[in-house]
Amino acid sequence: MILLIDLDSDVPLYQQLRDRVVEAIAAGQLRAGDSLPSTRQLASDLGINFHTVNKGYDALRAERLVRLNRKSGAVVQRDPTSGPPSEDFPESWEDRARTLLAEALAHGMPPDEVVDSCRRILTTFRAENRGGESP
Amino acid sequence: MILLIDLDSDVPLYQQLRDRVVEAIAAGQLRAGDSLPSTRQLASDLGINFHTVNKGYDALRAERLVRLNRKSGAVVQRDPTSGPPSEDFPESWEDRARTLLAEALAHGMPPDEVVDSCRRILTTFRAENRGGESP
Amino acid sequence: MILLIDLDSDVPLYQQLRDRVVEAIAAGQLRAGDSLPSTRQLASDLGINFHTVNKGYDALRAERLVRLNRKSGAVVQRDPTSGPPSEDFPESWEDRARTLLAEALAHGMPPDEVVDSCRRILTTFRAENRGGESP
Amino acid sequence: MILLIDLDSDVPLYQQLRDRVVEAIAAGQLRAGDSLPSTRQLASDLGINFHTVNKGYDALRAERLVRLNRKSGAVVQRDPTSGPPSEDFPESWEDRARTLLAEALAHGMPPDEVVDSCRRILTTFRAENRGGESP
DNA sequence: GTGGTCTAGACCACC
DNA sequence: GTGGTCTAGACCACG
Repeated sequence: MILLIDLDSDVPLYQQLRDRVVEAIAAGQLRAGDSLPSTRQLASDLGINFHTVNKGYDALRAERLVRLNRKSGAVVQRDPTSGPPSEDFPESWEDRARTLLAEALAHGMPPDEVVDSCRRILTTFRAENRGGESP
Repeated sequence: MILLIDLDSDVPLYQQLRDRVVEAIAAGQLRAGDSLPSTRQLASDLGINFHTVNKGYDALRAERLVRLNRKSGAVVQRDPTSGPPSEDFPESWEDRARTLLAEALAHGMPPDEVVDSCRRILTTFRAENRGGESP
Repeated sequence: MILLIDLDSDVPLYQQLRDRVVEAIAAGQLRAGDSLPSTRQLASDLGINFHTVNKGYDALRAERLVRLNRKSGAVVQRDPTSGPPSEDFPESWEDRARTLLAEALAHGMPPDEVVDSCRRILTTFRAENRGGESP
Repeated sequence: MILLIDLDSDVPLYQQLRDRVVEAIAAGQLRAGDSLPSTRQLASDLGINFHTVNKGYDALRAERLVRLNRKSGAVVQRDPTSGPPSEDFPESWEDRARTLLAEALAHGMPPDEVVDSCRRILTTFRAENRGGESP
């Protein structure tokens, strides 16, 4: 698992961290039961403050995607094979999707192309699948 | 046009304002040529500061979705019928879409359902279409 | 002489008016001695307030490009054939040119292309030349 | 990097600030990767409000010339060596150039001299180049 | 420490 | 009347 973050991005570092983990889970590179690097380890690797890593992990915990233990560190709790979206799937997801899709429409992208674009992006996750390396 | 914003949300007010306008454009509730409320009027209606409305309108101008005019206030500039996405369509759109779609997959939503969900949301915009109230 | 102004532009109307007259003089469509339309006439034609036309004419007068008489209205005072730039040529011209050229360089346009672009634009004025119709 | 602004000019302060940065980038005094002063620092130095500096920086961000970062402040993003003008180079540039060049012609400056003047101004940027002071 | 957001009130430019 | 600019001060988010 290699997590790439952009120190110069305007997206907060902890948010980028969270996003990359979510994408890795979606792509099957991280599976339920896999451990994430320790906060200090990852912070050192990325050259960022470990509090920042902590905050990213905490965001994932709040989403129920990972579980945090003092002993075993951060462990992935859900992946695409864990069954249906579950009751605590972020209720805001549709709202955010709605805004994002609206943006494409408003800028003139035809609905069909928007769907195609989504489908294509989803395919990239399937393609990356099984690049997995359990720690 | 009624724009609803949530004063308690963690999404910045000006951003919510921008999002609501984008959605209204996508839904055909706002068409190219339509006027938006004046900054001070809208600020008063929403109970927020006019600078905040200003910033939201300014974001829309930066996206080329509206045009600001000392005379006629804010006027919608683009809508779904205004042609292709234009060359400077936010390059980050696919990145943001990728992260959002990954989130659905990670929570266990099957890819087909994700596509269906997007399609359904897009339909709501088409359905709302022609609410036809030009100012 | 047809002056086109864009009511929806973010450029002030009086400024557009001034700009169009300057360009018409540069193109030879307006020559020294030619009369500009009366403020009320032009305001009526363009569908704008005559105070706005007045302000545009006044800007041209401040630049010594036109002369204003109560009797004869606005009369063009200078054109490309009126001799050297004259002592009261806007001293700010080079400053504004400097900023505009810097903008092109900063965005990555090669200096040679900038010069070419300027030369090409200047050619368009020569080409339009002699479309003139003295009132 | 010293940025000079004129408190008495009719050009908005934030615009002057933006212009000076653009010129510094064009002259090679600011290169991609260089940091600009923090908003509050610069505001204090110039004796103006930090919101005004903020707005100037924001304009530069909208042009993709700088990147704003909570961590490292404002960082120059593009410079003359960053490649071609990019697809979203201000479309209005030629329009503004046209008006500015027309002004010179109207005042009697011969076309050849106008080109020479532009070339000379462009040279000054090249000459200033390599003043080499990275923060 | 940095930038971001929001509020508040003043004055100006344009029309 | 409209939006634009500038100032001022508060608080928050990020690192």
